[in-house]
Amino acid sequence: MIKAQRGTKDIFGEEIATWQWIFENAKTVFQNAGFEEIKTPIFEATELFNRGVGDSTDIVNKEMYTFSVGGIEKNETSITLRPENTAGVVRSYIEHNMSRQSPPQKFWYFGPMFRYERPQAGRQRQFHQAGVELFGIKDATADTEVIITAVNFLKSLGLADLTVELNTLGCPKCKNDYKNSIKEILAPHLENLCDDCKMRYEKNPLRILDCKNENCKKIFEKDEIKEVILKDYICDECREHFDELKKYLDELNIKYTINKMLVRGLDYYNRTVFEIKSEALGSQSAVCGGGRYDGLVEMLGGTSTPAVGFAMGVERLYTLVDKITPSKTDFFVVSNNTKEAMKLVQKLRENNKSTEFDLQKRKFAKQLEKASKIAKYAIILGEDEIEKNFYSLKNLSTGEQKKIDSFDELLDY
RNA sequence: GCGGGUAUCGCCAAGUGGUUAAGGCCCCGGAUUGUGGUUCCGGUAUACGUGGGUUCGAGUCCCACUACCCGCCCCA
Repeated sequence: MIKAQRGTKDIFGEEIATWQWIFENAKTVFQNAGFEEIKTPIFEATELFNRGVGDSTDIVNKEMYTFSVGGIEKNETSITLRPENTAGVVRSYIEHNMSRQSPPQKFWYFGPMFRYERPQAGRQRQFHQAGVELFGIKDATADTEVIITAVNFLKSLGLADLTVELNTLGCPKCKNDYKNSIKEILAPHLENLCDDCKMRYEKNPLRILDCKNENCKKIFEKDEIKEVILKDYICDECREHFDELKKYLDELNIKYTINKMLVRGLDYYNRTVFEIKSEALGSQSAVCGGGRYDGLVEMLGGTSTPAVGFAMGVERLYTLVDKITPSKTDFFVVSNNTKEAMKLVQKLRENNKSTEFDLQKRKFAKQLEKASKIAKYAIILGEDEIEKNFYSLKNLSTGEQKKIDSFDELLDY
């Protein structure tokens, strides 16, 4: 038997109503905030992610679905299934010269992403993200717009109590100063750090702060090191930007906590980074991650353009959300006269009523039994009704039945 | 890549070496040939993850593999 691939799953049946509901909420909330939907391809040139996501990241180093088609002799470019969607949207933004439109340019997306990882709770190899990207605005108004959109979306899903964790990484210069100080203070302790941290020390010292190894944590607790870690290397301009963002969020009554240790794993972030977490998720606790990436458009060959965005993990949202029970169909036509039943069903559907009937030509009682399971109303179309030209409408939750004289009257239910 | 756990019909689930592998839900039919959701009766099904081994006999014991779940790393 051929089974779904490891880390992938079929979404159907009971789950589908909730999935559709999440999608509808995303669409409504994002569009109300002026974001336009963008659908970019599910595969892109590998090069895009190597440069866009960053080749020091785990995503690029060990998690990408990369392959080539058409054979090497044809000189096809190497292709990769998108592990995230910011790079793709930025590519599209550049390719279509969108920077020539008046800023801001605002996009939202909802779709599958692919990462080759060991599956566990809240993690799959094919998973879905809903996100937004906002281009062209340097001001903290843009960061605010993006964060408030994330919060509004969560609220629309009934997840109002999650708090936003905020941090600022500063501009490339602040980031570098910070990195160098961390490297400097940790240099004497390098021997005692875990292997992961040794690697991070070389590749991305900021990420050392994420380490959960007890031994490393102890080292970071030392006063002189803690001081360096917690010290601000943020320049005046970056600090102003961050202060402004916090001021706006305060004004809007958005709860947030500052988390100095929040650095995020993708290389392209600068200044604002944020995450929204839920304890209820277990160890994969982040439902939403995002931030500012002012350098990315230029790095991928466009004109220098400030940008900020976020991505939400839809599977993780799904586990948090109250599940939707699928709504019942409006009508079920019960009849032993298949031809007349079909005609009525067709007319109702043309008038935008969800309607079903028994395709198995079963006896009356069975049809009604089926109707009571899936429909709000049964329309009984028997010999009497057909002959005398009326409908018997039965409310299947109350059992009440009444005579309806015209088709138009049915449409009121 | 590294640890831990689990695997019996579509779903839940008994079973701890001895006939034809319980039961519940779902589904189908009947009681009730034009009035459902309750009840009663009956029925369908390629179920012991895969491959080996021990044994007179294996769902049950042993080995290997696979898949899934959980944790680490990392991320949404």
